[in-house]
Amino acid sequence: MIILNKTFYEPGTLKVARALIGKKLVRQIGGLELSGMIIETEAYCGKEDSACHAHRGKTKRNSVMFGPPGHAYVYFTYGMHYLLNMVTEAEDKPCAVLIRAILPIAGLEEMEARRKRKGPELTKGPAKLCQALGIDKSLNGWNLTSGDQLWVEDYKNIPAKLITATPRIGIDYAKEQHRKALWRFVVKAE
DNA sequence: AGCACGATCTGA
DNA sequence: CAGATCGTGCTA
Repeated sequence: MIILNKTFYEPGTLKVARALIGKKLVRQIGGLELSGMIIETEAYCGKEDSACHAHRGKTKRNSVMFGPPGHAYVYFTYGMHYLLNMVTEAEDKPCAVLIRAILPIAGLEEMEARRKRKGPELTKGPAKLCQALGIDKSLNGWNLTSGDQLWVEDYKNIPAKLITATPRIGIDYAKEQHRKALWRFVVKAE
């Protein structure tokens, strides 16, 4: 069993965000299998976290975060971008991990075609990777443990030494304690 | 019903 | 550094 199951997504969001680094994100689309190693994540930790979408309670848009762990929370922002999150922790605990970047493993050409662009920056950035993998609103609420369309597999064990924790990106509106929190995880340059 | 703005990216 | 571009949620 290499596909990560529900149990993987149940622990604390910070722990899961860290654990997702080095895992393999797989997307089936148009008969192809696109994949990449996750190299950057951010944790959004429930109602208490003023940077989290669920901070002001449950709404139609963020309802997936209130559901069971192991599902995809995909939402639309800036009038043009989709962002991919993995729901974590127990039901009714609205937490999720934002997937910010992957290192392409398979399907590079298809990703380039979808992005209409080339180069190593292809899938660095939460909106870019959604474009490259053809991820949109239709995958909001998707079960990540079914082994269909979209899932995450075990891949590499990244030593803790190689993982840096930094403040999260694009959340200037949040309270200082949450702005400063080191809840973004990145792999140091290979 | 109207409005301000966003977990972003690009090109100048 | 501004522009693209629109769904969402807050205010009235």
